[in-house]
Amino acid sequence: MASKSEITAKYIIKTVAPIFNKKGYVGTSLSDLTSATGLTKGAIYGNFKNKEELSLEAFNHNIRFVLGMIRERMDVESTAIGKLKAFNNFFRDYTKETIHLGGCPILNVGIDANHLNPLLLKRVNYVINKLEESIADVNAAGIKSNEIKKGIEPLKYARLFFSKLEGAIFMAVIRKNEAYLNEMTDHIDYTIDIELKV
Amino acid sequence: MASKSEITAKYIIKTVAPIFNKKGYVGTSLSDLTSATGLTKGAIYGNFKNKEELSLEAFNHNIRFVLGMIRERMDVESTAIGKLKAFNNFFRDYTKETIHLGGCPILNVGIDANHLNPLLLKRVNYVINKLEESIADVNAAGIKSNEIKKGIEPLKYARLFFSKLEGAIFMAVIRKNEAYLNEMTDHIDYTIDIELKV
DNA sequence: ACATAAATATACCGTTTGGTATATTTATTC
DNA sequence: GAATAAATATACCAAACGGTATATTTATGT
Repeated sequence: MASKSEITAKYIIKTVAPIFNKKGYVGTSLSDLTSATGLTKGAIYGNFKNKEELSLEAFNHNIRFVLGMIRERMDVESTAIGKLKAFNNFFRDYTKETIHLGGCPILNVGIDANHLNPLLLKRVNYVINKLEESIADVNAAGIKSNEIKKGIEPLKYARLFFSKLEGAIFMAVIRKNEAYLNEMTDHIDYTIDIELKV
Repeated sequence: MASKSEITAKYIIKTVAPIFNKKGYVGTSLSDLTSATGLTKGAIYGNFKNKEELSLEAFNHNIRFVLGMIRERMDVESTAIGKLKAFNNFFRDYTKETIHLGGCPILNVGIDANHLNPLLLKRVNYVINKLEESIADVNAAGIKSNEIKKGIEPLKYARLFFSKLEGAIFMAVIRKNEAYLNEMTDHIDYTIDIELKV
């Protein structure tokens, strides 16, 4: 049975997660948090050590959502090429999928934390690394199963995919134009067929 | 003859530009600005209307530097392909070139201003648009001069180049790893040779 | 229902925030 | 070098900041 505070803690995280993601750590004030949750500082500080801990939990919450979606799309595919394309095409509607969390948490928190919050920055790096490795693993498996060309460097292509997608996300968000994501996803699909596939 | 206040205004902009770029608009306090410049609030508010105006001037200052470097590299090239490759290869050492301004101002200010500062966001969009158009113009000129294939869409490829480069910048900065920029620049060079060049 | 514990609200703390009116200093002009 | 204008420093403002001690309310176990 979930205790009262467990429920409110989750409610607080869920509610403040998009605020931290949109406004950043310093840009989010305690009054933002209390007015959004309808709770008082007493309730917040009863459930979290401080603002920093809460912001970390908020980031984790957003990341869990995104990674969950990605995993969902990839797990239904059995082939390496299928998994890569599922990963890539997930980002086609990324702005729509993440609008309720206020954009891509990796991009937002990465830039926000880079010169201000080493703890959050470290966590962002951990998540990127994990994601990259999982794509590299798919590449490596594809090479082993003779789906992907022998000469392909698994990690290098994972880095390229990820960079391209994050760049397209950034442009789509700032320019408010989904063409960036559509064109990039098309391009990566093409790359998979032409450069990777045996 | 430059007046005293013109000199100090420029000094203030030059000094605070990397601070705004690193810490963001809300993350930068007036005490950051006074302690960095060694001046008082009186001097700052005597030369600028408010914090927002100063942050805009700071962004403009950083952008002028970056655009100046890009133009410098492109102008010495006479062919369209040469200009594209010069643009692309400028970003190979981008982290080193921009470390003194605290990273890419387009990326940093774009994310920072997106949900907090519409004025700055508009300015970022203006700069991106201008840059994209100048690359699209090079592509169009290359098609006309029969350097670049007829089927290429100038603006679409400008968008792709820019997205890819911004993504690689983001990753290189956050992961503190220049491999992202090197690999992406290599990849774009390859794309220019294979997909664009006649 | 009652006692106890857990959770939340209230009221306050010192500090810092962006901004301003005024005093003082520094340039400039005659 | 004196008068004037320009530029900067000082001292202050109300509001907001993150955080906390304590009072009050709400759940929980018996």
